[in-house]
Amino acid sequence: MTTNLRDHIVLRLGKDIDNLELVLSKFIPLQYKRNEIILREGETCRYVYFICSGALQVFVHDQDMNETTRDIIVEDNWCSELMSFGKQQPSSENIRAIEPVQLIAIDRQGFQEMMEKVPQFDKVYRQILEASYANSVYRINSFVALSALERIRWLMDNRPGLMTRFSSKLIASYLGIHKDVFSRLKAKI
Amino acid sequence: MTTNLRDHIVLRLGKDIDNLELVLSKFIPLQYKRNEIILREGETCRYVYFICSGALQVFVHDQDMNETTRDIIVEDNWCSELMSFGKQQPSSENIRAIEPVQLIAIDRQGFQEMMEKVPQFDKVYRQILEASYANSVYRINSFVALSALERIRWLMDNRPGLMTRFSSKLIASYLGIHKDVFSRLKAKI
DNA sequence: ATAAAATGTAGACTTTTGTCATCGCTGAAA
DNA sequence: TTTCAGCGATGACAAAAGTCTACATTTTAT
Repeated sequence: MTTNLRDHIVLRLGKDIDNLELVLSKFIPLQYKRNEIILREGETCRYVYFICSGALQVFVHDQDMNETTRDIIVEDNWCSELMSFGKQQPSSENIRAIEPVQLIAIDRQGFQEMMEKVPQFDKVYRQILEASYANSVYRINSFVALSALERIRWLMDNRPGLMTRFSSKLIASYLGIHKDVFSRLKAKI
Repeated sequence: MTTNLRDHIVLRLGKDIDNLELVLSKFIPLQYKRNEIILREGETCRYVYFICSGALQVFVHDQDMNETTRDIIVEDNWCSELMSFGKQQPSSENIRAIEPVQLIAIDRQGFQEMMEKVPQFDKVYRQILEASYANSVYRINSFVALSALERIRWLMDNRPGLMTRFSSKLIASYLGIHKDVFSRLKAKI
């Protein structure tokens, strides 16, 4: 179960990591069925997850309970609500399994132990944070000024796998456009 | 000149920081006139800036050279292009003084020295990163699904100071709407 | 001080997007 | 198997946003 994570870490930090097995032992395996909610807004996020297989949706609700999807995250990537996890405060976001998913998770205690004992782990966290930030910046710069059609093109250029793998409804909520509009414009490409 | 930064750090980390004066000594003062470009896309970002007074705009150009403003940052806050600064790679963003601005800046060498010698400095960097990330996430979740009018209301609720302090053109480019539309809708509120 | 440039507002018009109703298809549950 | 709920596609229409022009005002440079 930890094979993916081991590969992931070795790829980023090299093979010579002293406490790699110790780190891995702090992760617990979890699995969820399609459509299960893993984190609900208002709850405190207890884990940082690494996705071994499957995919997660991170989303918020607006006042009419419509979903806006901030991110769709697939296998071999990290997922959490870092603000809630870091400060142990209520989450403003929800996380849902959009496919059957196998996760390995580290809780706050294990996380902090690792931060203190394993200097390399500190780097992993920083890389997660930096990558998450870079993603967000990229998305803001791309989306804020783009039309619906341009957003669809952006998705095809940047994350082509999503278009075929997930439902139109989900993709539309990720692009911030309505599913009818998405359906219409898709035909024009 | 370093007074603002000293206050800023003490506020966040408490008074008992051993090497505070050492850290502050690594910062160099800089100033720019209104409309001067501080970082141009394609260049490598050499500094992390702390704004003592004035304000900066972080923006990108689309294919027609229209500006989209990712962030407007005012005094007593940090500003940089962290991806470019961290990896010393070309920046995709521009930074401009939108008011006469007094900055203090730390370069990569000073930054790394501090990261190694002063454990507390490491925390400062993490806080910058976490705050930047939190901002971005908030902005994505807010903006992607909002109409022009709702974006204006969002700005009035979240950053009311900006509306009166800066030009409509700039605000519109921050909201991702056209200045004509902004002007029209503003009248309706 | 004066001229030139940039900005803010407004109206008219076009294009894009949102909304609603309908219909056929598919997959899940009884 | 049959029924039903959800999804995706489409057409008609309404609402919102973009575009262009004009003009008055403000700011900047000389």
